[in-house]
Amino acid sequence: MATRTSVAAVARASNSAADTEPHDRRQDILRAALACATELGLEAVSIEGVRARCGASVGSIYHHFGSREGIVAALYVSLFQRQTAAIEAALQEASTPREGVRALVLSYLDWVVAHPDQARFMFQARGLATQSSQHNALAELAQRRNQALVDWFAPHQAKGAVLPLPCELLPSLVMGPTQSYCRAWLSAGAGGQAGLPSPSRFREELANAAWLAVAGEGHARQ
Amino acid sequence: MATRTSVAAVARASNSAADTEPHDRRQDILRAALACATELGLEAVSIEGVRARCGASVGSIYHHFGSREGIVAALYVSLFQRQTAAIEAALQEASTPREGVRALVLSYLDWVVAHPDQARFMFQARGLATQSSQHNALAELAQRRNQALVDWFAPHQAKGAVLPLPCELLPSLVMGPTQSYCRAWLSAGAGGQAGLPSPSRFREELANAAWLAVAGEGHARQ
DNA sequence: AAAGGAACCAGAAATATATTCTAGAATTAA
DNA sequence: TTAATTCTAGAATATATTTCTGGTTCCTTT
Repeated sequence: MATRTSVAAVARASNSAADTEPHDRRQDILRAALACATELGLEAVSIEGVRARCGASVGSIYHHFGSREGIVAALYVSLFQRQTAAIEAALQEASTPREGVRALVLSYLDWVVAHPDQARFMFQARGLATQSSQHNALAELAQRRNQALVDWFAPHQAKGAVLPLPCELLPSLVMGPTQSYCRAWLSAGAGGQAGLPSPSRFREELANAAWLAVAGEGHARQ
Repeated sequence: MATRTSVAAVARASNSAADTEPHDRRQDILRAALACATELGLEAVSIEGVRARCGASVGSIYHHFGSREGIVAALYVSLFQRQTAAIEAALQEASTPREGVRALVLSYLDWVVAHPDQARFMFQARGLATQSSQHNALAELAQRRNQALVDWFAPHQAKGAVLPLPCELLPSLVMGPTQSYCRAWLSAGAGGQAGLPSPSRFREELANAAWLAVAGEGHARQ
């Protein structure tokens, strides 16, 4: 039970480069689910919708994910982890608090722009995923991600280089505006056809605004 | 068609104070839908779930809302409008840009704290609502709300009292952190049992942070 | 007041979707 | 090989949504 990546699955995945048909059903299904959501909306991520797209049988889908909601939740968790990895890698590169803020904002923004379908799915599915059976797993992942952010800034905050804000607030202050704008961008027509300009256009403004909100001193503009 | 409030409905609603059983079905159904979502989650907002709670018949529900999704979308629109009204009323009271930012942040925050079930529903249902038939109506409402905010700040921005930021960014910079924290607060156990402290505890911090992000000058701390 | 029409409501019937179940194939380990 | 486990298939079942038909109420018009 649970989301165990079996030894067998890992073994099978490892030679996927050589084989003609690696056919990892689990991945196939998740890919199909994302495609359904991207092209037809979240409600199109149905058993039949996924089955039709990737050729898996009903039994196979239920074997891997247990329910329709389970597919959505598993995909959400998977994407959340990849996004987190990108952000945390960027944060580790930074040394000054200003660089840290900048790294968080820009790595998130760049991830969204590089993976708009995946980011859109996350915004759309968040409500469903957080109420699924994966609720606890997700809460824990989110908690860990926030804690890592808080821990990184703690020493700088102690030195007065960052405002002495309540630590519960830090993630929202740093990431809130960027997430908000990215969501709005993705809500409009997909790749930016009719709606807002790409977040990439506002990289500097968003990084700077996040810094101003938490900066203890040195209000550099730009 | 559409969301017409018929003459009859208005008439019936007007004497609701006197009558023993006003029974506005439409409102009953929306109330029941919110109760379902609050107590059992969004997926419990089903035809049967709503019917069982408010006694409306299947036919009646479909008459008013056309589909299950239609109930959710209608409730979302209704709540969005009330929230917008609260925010815009507060904004009109303000004169300086700093007061404007403060009014926006605090009126939103206070609305969420005063109506946690409604706010939680909005966060949960946003994905569904924005993909429903009401998609365009909602996009327009959101656009109007943002435009009102931008318009209010435009003169102050021209005077240099607010940073010359791209107007597309302004709503996210001002409201993003507060929305982010409120969402996190509501995601955890309902009224604040196990999770984060109430947003009310951070009124000043959030209002100040929003101001710092857009302030053209006068970096007042607290 | 009577008639006509539109809004509203009820619940059975039809449709669509999700889930369970049984059996069999593929894979692994012994 | 064989036994155990994982994985797959698809029919059967259970649930949910939507449609449809008929009837009631309310308003408007004459």
